[in-house]
Amino acid sequence: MTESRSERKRRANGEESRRRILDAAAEVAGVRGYDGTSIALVSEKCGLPASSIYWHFKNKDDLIAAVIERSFDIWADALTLPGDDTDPARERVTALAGQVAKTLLDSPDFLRLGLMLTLERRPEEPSARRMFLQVRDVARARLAAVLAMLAPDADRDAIDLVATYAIAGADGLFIAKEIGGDSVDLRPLFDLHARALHDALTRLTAGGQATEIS
Amino acid sequence: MTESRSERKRRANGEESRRRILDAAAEVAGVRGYDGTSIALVSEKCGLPASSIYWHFKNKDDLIAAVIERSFDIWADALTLPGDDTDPARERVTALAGQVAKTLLDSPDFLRLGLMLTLERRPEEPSARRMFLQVRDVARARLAAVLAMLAPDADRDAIDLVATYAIAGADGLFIAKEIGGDSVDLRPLFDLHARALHDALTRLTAGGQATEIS
DNA sequence: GCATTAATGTAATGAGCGTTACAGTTGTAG
DNA sequence: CTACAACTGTAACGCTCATTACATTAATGC
Repeated sequence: MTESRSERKRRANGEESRRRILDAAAEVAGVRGYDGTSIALVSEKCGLPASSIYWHFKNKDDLIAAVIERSFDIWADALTLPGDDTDPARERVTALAGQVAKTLLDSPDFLRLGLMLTLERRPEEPSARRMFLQVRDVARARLAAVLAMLAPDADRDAIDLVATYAIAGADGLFIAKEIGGDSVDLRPLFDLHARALHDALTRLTAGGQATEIS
Repeated sequence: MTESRSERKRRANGEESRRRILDAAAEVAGVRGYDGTSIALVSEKCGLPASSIYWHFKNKDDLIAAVIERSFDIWADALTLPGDDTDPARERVTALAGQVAKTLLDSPDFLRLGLMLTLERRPEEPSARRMFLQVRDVARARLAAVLAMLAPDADRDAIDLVATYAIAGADGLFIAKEIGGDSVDLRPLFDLHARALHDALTRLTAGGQATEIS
């Protein structure tokens, strides 16, 4: 167990094959959803036979869960609060919203797949769905922490409410972009959203006057 | 129509069969999506054989499109502006948001299916998807008209922006509810949304400029 | 050299899919 | 009664699906 594993794996192109399979699966699943993603299609797209896919992954469920897992970092990075503490809160919220918007535009496959997994309900829940919801909850907690930092006096319920609303807005705007395509300009919409979040945060700050957060 | 008694409707009753098929299809498709909806499942759920389904509908695509078409009224009714002109605009927007929230809670299958159809992209677009987007656009136009009435001074672009944001928020909150279930209380969230919409409207009406951000 | 392990290639399995063919049944019209 | 149209029932078609069995190649350890 303690011997160097990196040496062993170099025998063939296993590592790169795995990556190619995941790339192909992410592309297909992000466009066609869970059911619409067939092993044959992924196989064709990555140039490797089905047996290779089943060598690297237990089954289709495992494959798509791995796609979700690998893509989490994209989300995670978009949720770091930009600027520093001397900047006004509203600008920082707006910048954060802009980051999220950019992420959605740059790699829409991940969220599209996640939302499809979220909406579908089948008798046996795919582990990919569970994985997405888990990852999404991490993102939510992180966002709540950011909001709590921006409004230190707000109570936890208020923060949670605004965080939920923030994510809901992002989801909805993503869908609007999916539908409208080029006719939808996300920037003013996310500005609107950032403004709404900031206002809500200010308003919901409990009891004592909100410490000047703007 | 009822020239004869109960004997008339004994066997050859296609109208009710059609309704039963549509009910079953709406239920299945609203939960499992387009691909997940098999004719066999719908057949089992409505108690009629597959041949009956194919007698009433051209094919699966036609069936699901019919499901979408039939459910439009639910949406349409939710988008009539409550109250009268003497009521303050903010209350009316809040009431409207409440209506939409109630609709989403009462019959979530329709929107769930619609959003799944929206997100999925396959080589041949299902006519059900086209139908949903068309219906959704009607709803959007109607909402824009309501907003224009509430803010007569705002220009058309601003109204469209707010309408898009309004629908995006509703979509996102619906998804939040789908994920969170009972732990998500939609009421304060939709109040928050209504407030955001109202603020955006007044801001656009008063200033003439959307925002000065960025 | 040989054995072992990682990975690929080939081919098949059985199940479920959408769809159709077609015979059977029932209400209505002539 | 017969004829016919509106359905329903049974059974199959061809196809794709996820998955597996198994032979094969290539790189490593001994």
